[in-house]
Amino acid sequence: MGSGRRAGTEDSKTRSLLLDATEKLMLEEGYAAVSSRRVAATAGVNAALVYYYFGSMDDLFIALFRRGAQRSLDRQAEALASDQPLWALWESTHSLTNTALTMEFIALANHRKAIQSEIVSYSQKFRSMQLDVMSVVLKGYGIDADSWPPVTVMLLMSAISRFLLMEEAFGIDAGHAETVALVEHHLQQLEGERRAGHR
Amino acid sequence: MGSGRRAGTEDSKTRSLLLDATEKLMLEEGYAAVSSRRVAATAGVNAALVYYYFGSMDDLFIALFRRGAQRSLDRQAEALASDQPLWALWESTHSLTNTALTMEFIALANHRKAIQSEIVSYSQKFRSMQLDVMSVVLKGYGIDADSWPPVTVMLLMSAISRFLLMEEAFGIDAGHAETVALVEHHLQQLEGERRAGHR
DNA sequence: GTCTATAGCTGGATAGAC
DNA sequence: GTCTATCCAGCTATAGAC
Repeated sequence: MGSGRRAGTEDSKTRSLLLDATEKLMLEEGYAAVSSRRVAATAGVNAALVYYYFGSMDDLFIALFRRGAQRSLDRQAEALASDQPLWALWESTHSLTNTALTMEFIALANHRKAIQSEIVSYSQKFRSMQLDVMSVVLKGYGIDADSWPPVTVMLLMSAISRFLLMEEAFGIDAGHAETVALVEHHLQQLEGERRAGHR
Repeated sequence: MGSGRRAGTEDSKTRSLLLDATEKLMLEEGYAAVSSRRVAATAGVNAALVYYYFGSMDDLFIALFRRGAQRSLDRQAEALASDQPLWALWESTHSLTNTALTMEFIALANHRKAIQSEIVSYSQKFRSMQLDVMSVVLKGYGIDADSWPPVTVMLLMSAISRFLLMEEAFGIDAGHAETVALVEHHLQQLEGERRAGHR
């Protein structure tokens, strides 16, 4: 039931190769291009191994999602611990590669229930982590929680970031510079000039 | 070459049935569920007719996209002509059905070039129409174009709207009420209390 | 763990009868 | 315009040899 691993060790080399191949195919050609045969060919192994390691294609997708989700949670924890948490959050949300993959998963989830519930439970973890820090941080900056609720600031940053990235994936960038400037102007007022090295 | 129509009249009944069936399948089961056989079965006609009317599955998708795009452009023109254009725009962007279909097309476009370019050219029309009106309207409300560029206001409204709808499609709505309240507070300050009947 | 072989299905697309 | 029949490709998944 959506457990992900059927056989093989969690740190098997072949298993990682299959996940890498799946990620590559999703990014380059969309999730519809992901079939056991193509994943195996990309990874340079036999197609039957997909079923040996993951049991089904759905479980392969779920395993890949979990791997990425864990990495994102780690990256976010690091960002939130920075001394300029808003700047760090803005930069980490604005990471291109990650969003492209997320979008594929969202599309996949529209017709695969198991994946949908996986995404929802991850999102909740992600958000609650963000919200805890955001509340403390905004209070520290003297922001009135009634006019700017922490959850709203969080949603705004995410919405703007994802929207711009989606458009850029299509080669559309009209007005993006102005919008980014507006966001960054506010960040600057709250946290001062951005200092380098937030990863 | 992406022309859409191969045979039959533009207002053929069967043609419309096929488009309706495709839309229904996309909304209910995602684009991956759209095959010539399933579309035909849903429409209650023979599968070969899909190729008679549209030539290929890609062209079927494109024809459906164009039909929806034209409707959206018409609806937007109407909204922008209202006496409360920002309110009307906010409401029309926030239409659920339309966004769900748009998302499917965006996902499809990730690996179908013909559809991608179709979306891009439509978006440009959509945006330029919005921008023309937005510039005039904001100026009329005495908004300084340097601190709030019309293109940015436009992007913000679209981004927030689409993001909230995407989340709602997953059953996530934490913080949505607060965020909507913030947007609507600003709309109210600019255009006064929302009056009914913007469609 | 990795492979071959194969069952069983669904798909896009076309030819040609009516 | 609408249908039947059909070709061929690609897919998931399993059985079983090595």
